[in-house]
Amino acid sequence: MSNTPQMPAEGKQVRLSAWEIATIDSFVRAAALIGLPRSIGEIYGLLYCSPDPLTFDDVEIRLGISRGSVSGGLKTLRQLGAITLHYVPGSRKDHYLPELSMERLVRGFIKDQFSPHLASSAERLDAIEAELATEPDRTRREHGLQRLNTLRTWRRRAEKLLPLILAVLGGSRALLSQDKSAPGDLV
Amino acid sequence: MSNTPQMPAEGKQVRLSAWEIATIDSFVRAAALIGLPRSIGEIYGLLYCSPDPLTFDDVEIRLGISRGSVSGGLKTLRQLGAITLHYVPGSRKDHYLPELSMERLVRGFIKDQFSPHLASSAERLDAIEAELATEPDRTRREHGLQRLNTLRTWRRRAEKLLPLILAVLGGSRALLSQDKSAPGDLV
DNA sequence: TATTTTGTTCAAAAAAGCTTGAATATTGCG
DNA sequence: CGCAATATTCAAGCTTTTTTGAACAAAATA
Repeated sequence: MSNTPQMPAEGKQVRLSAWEIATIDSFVRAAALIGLPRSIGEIYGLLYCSPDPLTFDDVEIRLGISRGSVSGGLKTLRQLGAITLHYVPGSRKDHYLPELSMERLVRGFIKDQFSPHLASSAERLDAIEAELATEPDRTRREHGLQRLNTLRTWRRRAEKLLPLILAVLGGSRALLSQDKSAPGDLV
Repeated sequence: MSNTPQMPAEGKQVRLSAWEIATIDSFVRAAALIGLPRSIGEIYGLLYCSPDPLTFDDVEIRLGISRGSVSGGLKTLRQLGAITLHYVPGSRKDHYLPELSMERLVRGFIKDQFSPHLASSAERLDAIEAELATEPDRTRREHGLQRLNTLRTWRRRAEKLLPLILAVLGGSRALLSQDKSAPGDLV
């Protein structure tokens, strides 16, 4: 593919600038913190820095990572709702934009990585209760029931916490005192 | 070491019961969810099930894991504040009890695994700002500053979120509507 | 339909992280 | 102090996860 007039001269510099490298580094660390692979932090970080949507090839070339990593990374980010497809007239390629709303980012992460576990945990606790019923020693059984009860309380609290977190990050701005955020992509 | 009268017959069954296995399994999953190794979930889970404090050897034998894993695991759990040393008269060994307060568990985890990153991130954002100053292209520089600003907002919010989470799990019980938890080790 | 562009899949390589266990330190006791 | 009991360290091995890149599939175009 040579540089024909067809191609709307998407002047993608190939070299990352210093601030982009530093920013991507921050996202790589953040990704590691929440258990996501380096490549995902890199890809989101790159999109985050870019003033306009980037394509698959842009990502591959500018980050210097493999096609496989780009494909898988974009897929995961899409699934998390951390990036969105952006239609660009005259181009067959998919173009991606980063999600800039912290609330939506966190919501996607929780929904994908936490909620399923929280849901299945209820069943596991019931299974523990069933096992406990077979414990012959009465004292031990009662102790176990006590502990099980505590676990159920913990679970209930965790379940209530998630919506609260989203509420604080999102809609009910009032809950955050001293919120000086500007409008625009800060949301 | 044979079974002398000295040894206060700490009748540790060697075989884990079914409910203990199921409970430990839940803790192993929970550990994985927050990025902690299997052995740590196992150790905390075992202590959580036990009606009385356990020693290093109890853990090693009953879980069937190596000394190294036990040593490292107990160390990490101590550091997280997830277990506490419990003095047992007439025994030289360290005895451990699980922390049963959800608030303290979460607090320990946040303090150890999140707060340090949050703290250092402020410096990294300043570093990004410094790099941005060297960007020659004005439009790009302004775009970068915009993004940096968003990052600072995100950081500020995350910083405010942590205390709120702890408040909800702990002291201000009032914030949790419909809290039907019983008193005792449920706290 | 043949061709080119675009994106995905997946087996193998590489990297990262965990566990093991023998050697080493530390502590209490006589 | 010397000994035994207790706990930690860390290099090597093992497991799991991530990355790579070549082969494959899908879709638009001519």
